[in-house]
Amino acid sequence: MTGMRTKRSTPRLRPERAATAVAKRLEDSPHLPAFDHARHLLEWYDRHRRRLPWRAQAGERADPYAVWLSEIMLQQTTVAAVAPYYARFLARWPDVRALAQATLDEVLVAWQGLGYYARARNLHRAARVVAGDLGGVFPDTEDGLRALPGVGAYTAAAVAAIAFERRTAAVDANVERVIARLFCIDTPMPRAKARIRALAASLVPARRAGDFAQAAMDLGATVCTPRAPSCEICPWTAVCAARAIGRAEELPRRAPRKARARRRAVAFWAMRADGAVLLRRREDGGLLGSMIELPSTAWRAGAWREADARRAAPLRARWRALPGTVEHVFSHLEIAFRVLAARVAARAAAPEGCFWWPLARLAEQALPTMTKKLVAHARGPRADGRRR
DNA sequence: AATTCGTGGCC
DNA sequence: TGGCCAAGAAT
Repeated sequence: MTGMRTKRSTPRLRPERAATAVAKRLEDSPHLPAFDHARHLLEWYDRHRRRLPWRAQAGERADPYAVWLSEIMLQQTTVAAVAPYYARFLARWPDVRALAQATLDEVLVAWQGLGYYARARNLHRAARVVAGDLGGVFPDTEDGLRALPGVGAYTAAAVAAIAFERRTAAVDANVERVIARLFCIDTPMPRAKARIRALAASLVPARRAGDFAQAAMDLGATVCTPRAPSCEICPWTAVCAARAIGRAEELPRRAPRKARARRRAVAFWAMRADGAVLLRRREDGGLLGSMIELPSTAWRAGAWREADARRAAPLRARWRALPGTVEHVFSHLEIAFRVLAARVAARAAAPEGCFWWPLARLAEQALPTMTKKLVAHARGPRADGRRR
């Protein structure tokens, strides 16, 4: 019901005036105190907060390492996707010194499938900074945290508030949406960011800044949702300017996204007689940086003719084209792979930049989802019935 | 300021 | 189905 969109037959109120009207209605009532946003939100949070693996129990102190680790993983990533990774990381590397002692490749293997792999590289770098230069102690200020690789404005504020009770606003996409609606901000993102941040900061209470940060995010995640917000159960519904004029669901405004570029490539599946396959590590930076892939042709806009692909093969062999294609979608591009497969002698040497690796031990390599899809396609239908 | 960075779930 | 979105950072 709440998600139904109704056509407006009356001219819409200007957002600024809507916000002003709500504010005035409250401030002009001499018998009512000013609306205490933080109090209403925190009371709601105490009853409805989500139980999350990285969240301390009510009254308990948060571990800065656990908070930092969870915040890095949660960047642009859903709670459901993060949970199992977080559990594995914390079990294997219970503190920042343990993580600092791990190799980068161990961290990349543990991160595989979670995406945005620069986060894993920065996580490892930051762990070494904290464990080394900082004596194993996390900075307890926003500026100190912000200086760590992979820690930007949001994450610094979140860790400072949650782990150290610093009075600061952690403004993520949830909070941006909540604030844009609360004040009916019509300016499209990202231009409205500075104003939203200032408004959010004005609501942070002197006490329980960490709970306030998490409460605001919970509110955005469970009540003030992108589509079909549950305004009737929102602790701020009485003072929400967008709600007052029925515009909550259309805020915040965003510029339309650019279409994804499409690329095509041919991947090579070389199976050695001893059961090893040919792999390649991608270069350090950029897309899937430092992760493992199948040797492939360049990614280009146009289709590959099979003859051209054969000439680009990493080694001489009797390549045969596998049926079908493998599609994979990244943030800003999508790619379709054809696969050429070949069996080669056990003595075959690895070409420059590539290495042979036992198929049975593939799990030890840092394989992004793109590579896993190609491997599954090349191996074909399994007897265990896990693939069609 | 605008791009580049993954992946999976949702409707 | 395909577009949208998710506890953003780095450049």
